[in-house]
Amino acid sequence: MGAECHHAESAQPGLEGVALANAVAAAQAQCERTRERLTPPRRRVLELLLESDGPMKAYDLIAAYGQDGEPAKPPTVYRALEFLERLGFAHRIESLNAYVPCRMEGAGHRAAFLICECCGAAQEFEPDFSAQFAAAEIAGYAVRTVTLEARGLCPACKVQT
Amino acid sequence: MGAECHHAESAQPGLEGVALANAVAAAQAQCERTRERLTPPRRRVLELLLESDGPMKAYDLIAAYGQDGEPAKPPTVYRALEFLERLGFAHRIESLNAYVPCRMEGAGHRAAFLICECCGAAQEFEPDFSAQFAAAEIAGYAVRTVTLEARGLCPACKVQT
DNA sequence: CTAGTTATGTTATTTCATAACGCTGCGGGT
DNA sequence: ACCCGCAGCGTTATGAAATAACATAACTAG
Ligand SMILES: [Zn+2]
Ligand SMILES: [Zn+2]
Ligand SMILES: [Zn+2]
Ligand SMILES: [Zn+2]
Repeated sequence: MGAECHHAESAQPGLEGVALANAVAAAQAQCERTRERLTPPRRRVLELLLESDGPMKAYDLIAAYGQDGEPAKPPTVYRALEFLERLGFAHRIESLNAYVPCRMEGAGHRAAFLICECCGAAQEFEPDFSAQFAAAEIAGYAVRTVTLEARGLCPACKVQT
Repeated sequence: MGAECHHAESAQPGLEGVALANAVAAAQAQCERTRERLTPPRRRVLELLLESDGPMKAYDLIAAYGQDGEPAKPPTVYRALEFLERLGFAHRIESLNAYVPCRMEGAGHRAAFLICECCGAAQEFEPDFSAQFAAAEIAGYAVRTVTLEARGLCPACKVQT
């Protein structure tokens, strides 16, 4: 989305067609297992995130929500995002005020991101927080969640100017 | 600041009197060494951050800016914060949209925070990002900065309800 | 002094997020 | 079948956070 450069933002191509349908169906199945409801607005926002090539802002989702071009009302999208985050289907990237669909297998995981400051790509990776947990323990903190966002240049943007 | 509980937010008592003056003087000295200018608005915002018991929102700073109760204009404070962050005198906490003065000795360091979700305290600690750098290297990213914010309960809030 | 650069003052606007309230529809208990 | 409780949603309105744009002032180097 944030195309500050000319490089292809190809790191995370959006899903379409069968791949998209499969991803949504997997979310649907996971919801049924845990008695959660993937309602139409939630499903729609998840679709939009999965279709996107990169992080989407809340108001991008709001604008793209209606298939007929009608935008959603902000609470519709923010509520859906809250649900998707809670279930682990999406993540918020704090330093971008933006959202991405979860790209990792298995729910309930801890997320971390590599963010390209040139092309805007955001790649999720599996973090190792053992050093941080050790520091927290020394300080006496009981850690519940950890946000980690590394900013720099992706492989594509690193080579050229 | 965010007092969602009754526990004393004593982790980071604000500076006053001589301690405050010393901290500002140290920043002043460091600026002179690097030919940077600690101008009145910058100094004022730094003072406000140092005096505070916890993270301050930008609009808290705006409201508290004038000694006579006159608020600042938003750009005044945002510019000062940008400067203070650049010089390492302050940090932004992304997950709170708030700012803290740097509590670590020596400039140019990497910051990380333990944030209490009950009393709002934010404690800076020295992070070890070696595991994250390894992950970034595998992915081919050149990391420039890392944001790490661990959220949970501080020692004081952990014991009681 | 003069020109270039850095910082500030000011107005307005944009961007991001939530409060509040009533309606709907699904589920469990009787 | 009926009632009720609650999660979810639609809608209006507002609040909170950040920046754009442009004019003026203050340093600094030549
Ligand atoms: Zn994930
Ligand atoms: Zn890139
Ligand atoms: Zn610091
Ligand atoms: Zn606490």
